[in-house]
Amino acid sequence: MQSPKPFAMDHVDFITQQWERERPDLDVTAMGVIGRVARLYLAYQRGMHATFAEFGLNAAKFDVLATLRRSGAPYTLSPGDLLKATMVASGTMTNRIDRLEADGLVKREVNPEDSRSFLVGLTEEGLALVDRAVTAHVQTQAQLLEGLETQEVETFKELLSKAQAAANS
Amino acid sequence: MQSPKPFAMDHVDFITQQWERERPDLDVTAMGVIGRVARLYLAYQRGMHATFAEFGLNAAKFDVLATLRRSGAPYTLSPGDLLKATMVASGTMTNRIDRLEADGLVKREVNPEDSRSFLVGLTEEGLALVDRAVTAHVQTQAQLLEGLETQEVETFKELLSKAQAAANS
DNA sequence: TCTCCTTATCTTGACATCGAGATAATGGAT
DNA sequence: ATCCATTATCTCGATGTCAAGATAAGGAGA
Repeated sequence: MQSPKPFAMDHVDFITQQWERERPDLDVTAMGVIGRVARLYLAYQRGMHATFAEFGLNAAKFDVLATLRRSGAPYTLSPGDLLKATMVASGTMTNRIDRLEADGLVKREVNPEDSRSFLVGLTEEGLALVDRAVTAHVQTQAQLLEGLETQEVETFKELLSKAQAAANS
Repeated sequence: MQSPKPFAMDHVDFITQQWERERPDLDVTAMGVIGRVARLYLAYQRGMHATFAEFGLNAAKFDVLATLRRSGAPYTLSPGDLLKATMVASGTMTNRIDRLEADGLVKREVNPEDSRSFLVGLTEEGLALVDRAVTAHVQTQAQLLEGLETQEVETFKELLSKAQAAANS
Protein backbone atom coordinates (compact mmCIF):
# COMPACT_ATOMS: atom_id res chain seq x y z
CA MET A 1 0.00 0.00 0.00
CA GLN A 2 1.85 3.04 -1.30
CA SER A 3 -1.18 5.34 -1.14
CA PRO A 4 -0.42 8.44 0.97
CA LYS A 5 -3.72 8.16 2.77
CA PRO A 6 -4.98 4.90 4.21
CA PHE A 7 -7.52 3.19 1.97
CA ALA A 8 -9.39 0.08 2.96
CA MET A 9 -10.84 -1.67 -0.04
CA ASP A 10 -14.27 -3.06 0.54
CA HIS A 11 -16.24 -5.51 -1.52
CA VAL A 12 -17.84 -2.86 -3.71
CA ASP A 13 -14.41 -1.40 -4.53
CA PHE A 14 -13.28 -4.89 -5.47
CA ILE A 15 -16.18 -5.30 -7.89
CA THR A 16 -15.79 -1.90 -9.52
CA GLN A 17 -12.07 -2.49 -9.94
CA GLN A 18 -12.75 -5.79 -11.66
CA TRP A 19 -15.07 -4.02 -14.06
CA GLU A 20 -12.52 -1.29 -14.71
CA ARG A 21 -9.99 -3.91 -15.67
CA GLU A 22 -12.37 -5.97 -17.80
CA ARG A 23 -14.50 -3.23 -19.28
CA PRO A 24 -12.54 0.05 -19.15
CA ASP A 25 -15.09 1.55 -21.53
CA LEU A 26 -17.73 1.58 -18.78
CA ASP A 27 -18.20 4.30 -16.18
CA VAL A 28 -18.89 2.46 -12.94
CA THR A 29 -19.24 5.52 -10.72
CA ALA A 30 -22.95 4.93 -10.17
CA MET A 31 -22.35 1.27 -9.46
CA GLY A 32 -20.12 2.28 -6.56
CA VAL A 33 -22.99 4.17 -4.99
CA ILE A 34 -25.87 1.83 -5.76
CA GLY A 35 -23.84 -1.20 -4.77
CA ARG A 36 -23.15 0.40 -1.40
CA VAL A 37 -26.82 1.15 -0.87
CA ALA A 38 -27.60 -2.50 -1.60
CA ARG A 39 -24.93 -3.79 0.77
CA LEU A 40 -26.00 -1.43 3.51
CA TYR A 41 -29.62 -2.49 3.12
CA LEU A 42 -28.59 -6.13 3.48
CA ALA A 43 -26.51 -5.35 6.56
CA TYR A 44 -29.44 -3.58 8.17
CA GLN A 45 -31.75 -6.46 7.29
CA ARG A 46 -29.44 -8.97 8.90
CA GLY A 47 -29.18 -6.86 12.02
CA MET A 48 -32.91 -6.40 12.40
CA HIS A 49 -33.75 -10.00 11.60
CA ALA A 50 -32.35 -11.25 14.88
CA THR A 51 -34.56 -8.87 16.84
CA PHE A 52 -37.67 -9.96 14.97
CA ALA A 53 -36.81 -13.60 15.60
CA GLU A 54 -36.64 -12.95 19.35
CA PHE A 55 -40.35 -12.27 19.18
CA GLY A 56 -41.17 -15.12 16.81
CA LEU A 57 -41.53 -12.67 13.95
CA ASN A 58 -39.91 -11.96 10.63
CA ALA A 59 -39.79 -8.71 8.67
CA ALA A 60 -43.01 -9.51 6.80
CA LYS A 61 -45.02 -10.19 9.93
CA PHE A 62 -43.54 -7.26 11.80
CA ASP A 63 -44.34 -5.03 8.87
CA VAL A 64 -48.05 -5.84 9.11
CA LEU A 65 -48.25 -5.70 12.90
CA ALA A 66 -46.37 -2.41 13.00
CA THR A 67 -48.57 -0.87 10.34
CA LEU A 68 -51.65 -1.76 12.38
CA ARG A 69 -50.08 -0.51 15.60
CA ARG A 70 -49.00 2.88 14.32
CA SER A 71 -52.36 3.46 12.64
CA GLY A 72 -53.64 4.02 16.19
CA ALA A 73 -56.65 2.65 18.08
CA PRO A 74 -58.64 0.59 17.36
CA TYR A 75 -55.67 -0.91 15.42
CA THR A 76 -57.73 -2.09 12.47
CA LEU A 77 -57.16 -1.63 8.74
CA SER A 78 -58.59 -3.31 5.67
CA PRO A 79 -56.37 -5.61 3.61
CA GLY A 80 -56.44 -2.90 0.94
CA ASP A 81 -55.10 -0.32 3.38
CA LEU A 82 -52.35 -2.74 4.38
CA LEU A 83 -51.54 -3.37 0.72
CA LYS A 84 -51.06 0.33 0.06
CA ALA A 85 -48.92 0.76 3.16
CA THR A 86 -46.65 -2.21 2.59
CA MET A 87 -46.34 -2.31 -1.22
CA VAL A 88 -46.69 -6.05 -1.67
CA ALA A 89 -48.95 -8.00 -4.04
CA SER A 90 -52.47 -8.87 -2.98
CA GLY A 91 -51.76 -12.59 -2.72
CA THR A 92 -48.84 -11.83 -0.46
CA MET A 93 -51.02 -9.86 1.92
CA THR A 94 -53.64 -12.60 2.03
CA ASN A 95 -50.91 -15.02 2.99
CA ARG A 96 -49.46 -12.71 5.65
CA ILE A 97 -52.85 -12.16 7.24
CA ASP A 98 -53.54 -15.91 7.18
CA ARG A 99 -50.33 -16.64 9.03
CA LEU A 100 -50.70 -13.86 11.56
CA GLU A 101 -54.26 -15.03 12.19
CA ALA A 102 -52.97 -18.58 12.71
CA ASP A 103 -50.51 -17.13 15.24
CA GLY A 104 -53.39 -15.40 17.03
CA LEU A 105 -51.83 -11.98 16.52
CA VAL A 106 -54.52 -10.51 14.28
CA LYS A 107 -58.13 -11.38 13.53
CA ARG A 108 -60.44 -10.70 10.61
CA GLU A 109 -63.53 -8.73 11.64
CA VAL A 110 -66.58 -7.87 9.59
CA ASN A 111 -66.56 -4.44 8.00
CA PRO A 112 -70.02 -2.98 8.68
CA GLU A 113 -69.59 -0.45 5.89
CA ASP A 114 -68.53 -2.76 3.05
CA SER A 115 -69.04 -6.48 3.04
CA ARG A 116 -66.70 -7.05 0.09
CA SER A 117 -64.03 -6.14 2.57
CA PHE A 118 -63.30 -6.74 6.21
CA LEU A 119 -61.05 -5.31 8.85
CA VAL A 120 -57.81 -6.80 10.09
CA GLY A 121 -57.33 -6.01 13.73
CA LEU A 122 -54.61 -6.64 16.30
CA THR A 123 -55.62 -9.10 18.97
CA GLU A 124 -54.72 -8.39 22.57
CA GLU A 125 -51.65 -10.59 22.21
CA GLY A 126 -50.79 -8.99 18.88
CA LEU A 127 -50.89 -5.53 20.40
CA ALA A 128 -48.80 -6.55 23.38
CA LEU A 129 -46.27 -8.35 21.18
CA VAL A 130 -45.79 -5.58 18.66
CA ASP A 131 -45.38 -3.01 21.44
CA ARG A 132 -42.55 -5.04 22.93
CA ALA A 133 -41.07 -5.84 19.53
CA VAL A 134 -40.99 -2.26 18.31
CA THR A 135 -39.28 -1.12 21.49
CA ALA A 136 -36.49 -3.62 20.86
CA HIS A 137 -36.52 -2.82 17.15
CA VAL A 138 -35.77 0.89 17.55
CA GLN A 139 -32.96 0.01 19.93
CA THR A 140 -31.48 -2.33 17.34
CA GLN A 141 -31.77 0.35 14.71
CA ALA A 142 -30.02 2.85 16.95
CA GLN A 143 -27.18 0.37 17.46
CA LEU A 144 -26.84 -0.08 13.72
CA LEU A 145 -26.18 3.66 13.40
CA GLU A 146 -23.90 3.87 16.42
CA GLY A 147 -20.59 5.32 15.33
CA LEU A 148 -22.09 7.99 13.12
CA GLU A 149 -22.00 11.54 14.45
CA THR A 150 -25.27 13.42 14.83
CA GLN A 151 -24.29 15.76 12.04
CA GLU A 152 -23.34 12.86 9.77
CA VAL A 153 -26.69 11.22 10.37
CA GLU A 154 -28.44 14.43 9.40
CA THR A 155 -26.40 14.85 6.22
CA PHE A 156 -26.90 11.20 5.39
CA LYS A 157 -30.66 11.50 5.74
CA GLU A 158 -30.73 14.53 3.47
CA LEU A 159 -28.69 12.80 0.81
CA LEU A 160 -30.89 9.72 1.03
CA SER A 161 -33.95 11.91 0.47
CA LYS A 162 -32.30 13.65 -2.47
CA ALA A 163 -31.24 10.34 -3.96
CA GLN A 164 -34.76 9.00 -3.60
CA ALA A 165 -36.16 12.03 -5.38
CA ALA A 166 -33.55 11.66 -8.12
CA ALA A 167 -34.31 7.97 -8.61
CA ASN A 168 -38.02 8.69 -8.98
CA SER A 169 -37.64 11.24 -11.73
CA MET B 1 -47.77 23.95 7.82
CA GLN B 2 -46.17 26.86 9.70
CA SER B 3 -42.60 25.75 9.07
CA PRO B 4 -40.48 28.63 7.77
CA LYS B 5 -38.77 26.48 5.21
CA PRO B 6 -40.63 24.30 2.74
CA PHE B 7 -40.87 20.71 3.84
CA ALA B 8 -42.18 17.93 1.67
CA MET B 9 -43.25 14.98 3.76
CA ASP B 10 -42.37 11.63 2.26
CA HIS B 11 -43.55 8.18 3.21
CA VAL B 12 -40.82 7.65 5.80
CA ASP B 13 -41.72 10.94 7.49
CA PHE B 14 -45.32 9.79 7.59
CA ILE B 15 -44.35 6.56 9.31
CA THR B 16 -42.08 8.16 11.88
CA GLN B 17 -44.74 10.76 12.68
CA GLN B 18 -47.26 8.02 13.27
CA TRP B 19 -44.88 6.38 15.70
CA GLU B 20 -44.21 9.67 17.46
CA ARG B 21 -47.92 10.10 18.02
CA GLU B 22 -48.54 6.50 19.09
CA ARG B 23 -45.33 5.78 20.95
CA PRO B 24 -43.79 9.11 22.05
CA ASP B 25 -41.48 7.16 24.35
CA LEU B 26 -39.54 5.80 21.34
CA ASP B 27 -36.67 7.55 19.58
CA VAL B 28 -37.29 6.95 15.89
CA THR B 29 -34.29 8.89 14.58
CA ALA B 30 -32.57 5.75 13.35
CA MET B 31 -35.77 4.52 11.73
CA GLY B 32 -35.79 7.65 9.61
CA VAL B 33 -32.39 6.76 8.21
CA ILE B 34 -32.77 2.99 7.87
CA GLY B 35 -36.23 3.35 6.38
CA ARG B 36 -34.82 5.67 3.72
CA VAL B 37 -32.04 3.24 2.89
CA ALA B 38 -34.65 0.51 2.45
CA ARG B 39 -36.87 2.65 0.24
CA LEU B 40 -33.95 3.77 -1.86
CA TYR B 41 -32.81 0.21 -2.31
CA LEU B 42 -36.27 -0.77 -3.53
CA ALA B 43 -36.38 2.18 -5.91
CA TYR B 44 -33.03 1.18 -7.39
CA GLN B 45 -34.16 -2.42 -7.70
CA ARG B 46 -37.29 -1.43 -9.58
CA GLY B 47 -35.28 0.76 -11.91
CA MET B 48 -32.71 -1.88 -12.70
CA HIS B 49 -35.25 -4.68 -13.07
CA ALA B 50 -36.59 -3.26 -16.33
CA THR B 51 -33.11 -3.26 -17.85
CA PHE B 52 -32.48 -6.87 -16.84
CA ALA B 53 -35.84 -7.88 -18.32
CA GLU B 54 -34.86 -6.35 -21.68
CA PHE B 55 -32.22 -9.06 -21.89
CA GLY B 56 -34.41 -11.87 -20.57
CA LEU B 57 -32.64 -11.68 -17.21
CA ASN B 58 -33.48 -10.94 -13.62
CA ALA B 59 -31.22 -9.70 -10.84
CA ALA B 60 -30.29 -13.24 -9.79
CA LYS B 61 -29.24 -14.34 -13.25
CA PHE B 62 -27.44 -11.10 -13.99
CA ASP B 63 -25.61 -11.42 -10.69
CA VAL B 64 -24.11 -14.76 -11.71
CA LEU B 65 -23.34 -13.79 -15.30
CA ALA B 66 -21.73 -10.52 -14.20
CA THR B 67 -19.62 -12.27 -11.58
CA LEU B 68 -18.29 -14.64 -14.22
CA ARG B 69 -17.70 -11.81 -16.69
CA ARG B 70 -15.77 -9.56 -14.35
CA SER B 71 -13.64 -12.46 -13.12
CA GLY B 72 -11.92 -12.21 -16.52
CA ALA B 73 -11.04 -14.80 -19.15
CA PRO B 74 -11.70 -17.70 -19.33
CA TYR B 75 -14.87 -16.63 -17.49
CA THR B 76 -15.10 -19.71 -15.33
CA LEU B 77 -15.60 -20.06 -11.58
CA SER B 78 -16.60 -22.95 -9.36
CA PRO B 79 -20.04 -22.92 -7.71
CA GLY B 80 -18.19 -22.34 -4.44
CA ASP B 81 -16.50 -19.24 -5.80
CA LEU B 82 -19.87 -17.98 -7.00
CA LEU B 83 -21.36 -18.67 -3.59
CA LYS B 84 -18.75 -16.56 -1.86
CA ALA B 85 -19.16 -13.74 -4.34
CA THR B 86 -22.93 -13.60 -4.26
CA MET B 87 -23.73 -14.49 -0.66
CA VAL B 88 -26.63 -16.83 -1.31
CA ALA B 89 -27.26 -20.34 0.02
CA SER B 90 -25.81 -23.32 -1.79
CA GLY B 91 -29.18 -24.59 -2.96
CA THR B 92 -29.92 -21.18 -4.41
CA MET B 93 -26.75 -21.25 -6.46
CA THR B 94 -27.46 -24.76 -7.74
CA ASN B 95 -30.84 -23.52 -8.89
CA ARG B 96 -29.39 -20.41 -10.56
CA ILE B 97 -26.79 -22.41 -12.44
CA ASP B 98 -29.45 -24.92 -13.53
CA ARG B 99 -31.60 -22.17 -15.00
CA LEU B 100 -28.75 -20.35 -16.68
CA GLU B 101 -27.59 -23.65 -18.14
CA ALA B 102 -31.12 -24.30 -19.44
CA ASP B 103 -30.97 -20.86 -21.06
CA GLY B 104 -27.68 -21.79 -22.70
CA LEU B 105 -25.85 -18.90 -21.04
CA VAL B 106 -23.46 -20.94 -18.90
CA LYS B 107 -22.23 -24.51 -18.98
CA ARG B 108 -20.80 -26.85 -16.39
CA GLU B 109 -17.33 -28.05 -17.28
CA VAL B 110 -15.21 -30.67 -15.56
CA ASN B 111 -12.68 -29.35 -13.08
CA PRO B 112 -9.43 -31.21 -13.85
CA GLU B 113 -8.06 -30.37 -10.42
CA ASP B 114 -10.96 -31.49 -8.24
CA SER B 115 -13.69 -33.80 -9.37
CA ARG B 116 -15.92 -33.05 -6.41
CA SER B 117 -16.28 -29.70 -8.04
CA PHE B 118 -16.65 -28.37 -11.57
CA LEU B 119 -16.37 -25.07 -13.31
CA VAL B 120 -19.22 -22.87 -14.40
CA GLY B 121 -18.29 -21.03 -17.58
CA LEU B 122 -19.99 -18.46 -19.76
CA THR B 123 -21.01 -19.79 -23.13
CA GLU B 124 -20.42 -17.67 -26.20
CA GLU B 125 -24.00 -16.43 -26.01
CA GLY B 126 -23.68 -15.85 -22.28
CA LEU B 127 -20.60 -13.71 -22.77
CA ALA B 128 -22.18 -11.70 -25.56
CA LEU B 129 -25.39 -11.23 -23.60
CA VAL B 130 -23.78 -10.11 -20.36
CA ASP B 131 -21.55 -7.67 -22.19
CA ARG B 132 -24.56 -6.02 -23.77
CA ALA B 133 -26.55 -6.19 -20.54
CA VAL B 134 -23.90 -4.62 -18.37
CA THR B 135 -23.46 -1.76 -20.81
CA ALA B 136 -27.16 -0.98 -20.50
CA HIS B 137 -27.05 -1.62 -16.77
CA VAL B 138 -24.43 1.01 -15.98
CA GLN B 139 -26.38 3.50 -18.08
CA THR B 140 -29.51 2.74 -16.06
CA GLN B 141 -27.56 3.17 -12.85
CA ALA B 142 -26.20 6.51 -14.02
CA GLN B 143 -29.75 7.65 -14.79
CA LEU B 144 -30.88 6.65 -11.31
CA LEU B 145 -28.28 9.04 -9.85
CA GLU B 146 -28.97 11.83 -12.32
CA GLY B 147 -29.86 14.95 -10.39
CA LEU B 148 -27.16 14.52 -7.77
CA GLU B 149 -24.14 16.81 -8.04
CA THR B 150 -20.70 15.23 -8.35
CA GLN B 151 -19.80 16.46 -4.89
CA GLU B 152 -23.01 15.11 -3.42
CA VAL B 153 -22.33 11.70 -4.95
CA GLU B 154 -18.88 11.69 -3.39
CA THR B 155 -20.18 12.67 0.04
CA PHE B 156 -22.97 10.13 -0.26
CA LYS B 157 -20.53 7.35 -1.07
CA GLU B 158 -18.37 8.24 1.92
CA LEU B 159 -21.33 8.25 4.26
CA LEU B 160 -22.52 4.92 2.87
CA SER B 161 -19.10 3.44 3.57
CA LYS B 162 -19.08 4.87 7.09
CA ALA B 163 -22.57 3.59 7.72
CA GLN B 164 -21.58 0.13 6.49
CA ALA B 165 -18.60 0.09 8.83
CA ALA B 166 -20.79 1.26 11.70
CA ALA B 167 -23.41 -1.41 11.03
CA ASN B 168 -20.77 -4.14 11.03
CA SER B 169 -19.32 -3.26 14.41
C1' DT C 1 -4.71 -49.35 1.57
C1' DC C 2 -8.13 -48.12 4.92
C1' DT C 3 -10.33 -44.92 7.81
C1' DC C 4 -12.21 -40.73 8.76
C1' DC C 5 -12.63 -35.87 8.67
C1' DT C 6 -13.21 -32.22 5.52
C1' DT C 7 -14.75 -30.01 1.42
C1' DA C 8 -18.00 -29.24 -2.56
C1' DT C 9 -22.24 -29.67 -4.51
C1' DC C 10 -26.87 -31.34 -4.88
C1' DT C 11 -31.51 -32.66 -3.05
C1' DT C 12 -35.53 -31.85 -0.59
C1' DG C 13 -39.23 -29.58 1.90
C1' DA C 14 -40.99 -25.34 3.74
C1' DC C 15 -42.06 -20.76 2.91
C1' DA C 16 -42.67 -16.03 0.77
C1' DT C 17 -43.62 -13.66 -3.13
C1' DC C 18 -45.77 -12.28 -7.50
C1' DG C 19 -49.32 -11.83 -11.02
C1' DA C 20 -53.27 -13.31 -13.45
C1' DG C 21 -57.65 -14.84 -13.04
C1' DA C 22 -61.78 -15.99 -10.02
C1' DT C 23 -65.29 -14.58 -6.78
C1' DA C 24 -68.24 -11.46 -4.66
C1' DA C 25 -70.20 -7.00 -3.20
C1' DT C 26 -70.89 -2.00 -4.28
C1' DG C 27 -73.04 1.78 -6.43
C1' DG C 28 -74.41 4.55 -10.28
C1' DA C 29 -77.18 4.67 -14.51
C1' DT C 30 -81.02 3.36 -17.01
C1' DA D 1 -85.48 -3.08 -10.18
C1' DT D 2 -81.64 -4.49 -13.11
C1' DC D 3 -77.37 -4.10 -15.34
C1' DC D 4 -72.66 -3.37 -15.38
C1' DA D 5 -68.28 -1.34 -14.49
C1' DT D 6 -65.64 -0.92 -10.46
C1' DT D 7 -63.66 -2.29 -6.22
C1' DA D 8 -61.88 -5.71 -2.76
C1' DT D 9 -60.14 -9.92 -1.68
C1' DC D 10 -58.86 -14.63 -2.49
C1' DT D 11 -57.03 -18.63 -5.26
C1' DC D 12 -53.57 -20.84 -7.76
C1' DG D 13 -49.36 -21.93 -10.26
C1' DA D 14 -44.63 -20.57 -11.02
C1' DT D 15 -40.46 -18.95 -9.16
C1' DG D 16 -36.76 -17.98 -5.89
C1' DT D 17 -34.87 -18.61 -1.56
C1' DC D 18 -33.12 -20.91 2.62
C1' DA D 19 -31.55 -24.57 5.79
C1' DA D 20 -30.63 -29.18 6.75
C1' DG D 21 -29.34 -33.38 5.26
C1' DA D 22 -27.49 -36.47 1.49
C1' DT D 23 -23.91 -37.70 -1.75
C1' DA D 24 -19.42 -37.95 -3.34
C1' DA D 25 -14.46 -36.92 -3.71
C1' DG D 26 -10.18 -35.28 -1.55
C1' DG D 27 -6.48 -35.83 1.65
C1' DA D 28 -3.98 -36.88 5.98
C1' DG D 29 -2.44 -40.42 8.96
C1' DA D 30 -1.96 -45.18 10.62
